[in-house]
Amino acid sequence: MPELPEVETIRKDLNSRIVDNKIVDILVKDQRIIKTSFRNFKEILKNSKIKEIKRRGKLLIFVLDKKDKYLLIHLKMTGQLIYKIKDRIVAGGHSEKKTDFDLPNKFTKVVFTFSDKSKLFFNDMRVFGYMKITGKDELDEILKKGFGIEPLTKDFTWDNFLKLFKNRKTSIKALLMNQKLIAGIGNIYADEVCFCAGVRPSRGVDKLNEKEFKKIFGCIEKVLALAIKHRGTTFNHYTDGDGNKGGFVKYLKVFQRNGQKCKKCGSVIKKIKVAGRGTHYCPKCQK
DNA sequence: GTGTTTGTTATCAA
DNA sequence: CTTGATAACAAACA
Repeated sequence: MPELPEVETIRKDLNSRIVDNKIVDILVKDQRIIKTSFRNFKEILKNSKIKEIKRRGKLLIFVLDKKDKYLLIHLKMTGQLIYKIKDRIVAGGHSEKKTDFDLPNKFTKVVFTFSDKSKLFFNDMRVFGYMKITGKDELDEILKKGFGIEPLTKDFTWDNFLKLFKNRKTSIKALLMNQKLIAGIGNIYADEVCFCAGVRPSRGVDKLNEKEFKKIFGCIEKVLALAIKHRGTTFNHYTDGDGNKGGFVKYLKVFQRNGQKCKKCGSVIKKIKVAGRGTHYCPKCQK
């Protein structure tokens, strides 16, 4: 479940590896991933170079060297972007399962081959992710319509943050996950931010006090920055949890820790449903 | 076969 | 018009 910290980690890794690398071949194994017309997609990418990789929320924006052309990639729930030089994976993966080192695998949907024979694999088990080519106007329209304040930038100010709550009555969790208001927070970090702030995810935003707003504001930056520092959460939805997971998993306070003891107070972490999603919290630490 | 998993959108309701 | 709640999507697994 790549959210802002995972997508940012992938962005930085890929940005340092594939910028100025020329795409010489595009293999599309599953056309459902491509939201641009098929012929157009390959034609534009062929012999293109990637000038820069940007990110807005959970969306990756590959700036192409062709005029007015952008490749947008969204990983949704199970998408992966893995860059491989010869037989060695270098960047972009967020799974440590052995099978993922064997590429392409049965979930590989798109493969880019670069002029130096290195490859970029787009894998997606559930086919929710997409690739799409747009021009500048369409890109601006997409960003304007669907993306709210970008955390960890200068736009994330106290004033802008407070405006989000004006005349709203939804739960804090639903608000945090609303991409049109704040971009990049999903289920994992919504729960973690709420724990950090000592606020139950189900609390209505109209019932929060000044002190709680302040905490939530600070915790969004704190949690996301820490997660980026540890290169995101490699979430294992399989039962085998052996070996070194690395990353942010060991710093998770509540997410997927239902039934376990709170790291702060020792109470048992509970799991409920909020905003239609599995939601984890500590009944003692969060009010 | 059933329920569960989540990012996003569509749809309907208030 | 705005906001919100919920279903739907897709695929795999317990």
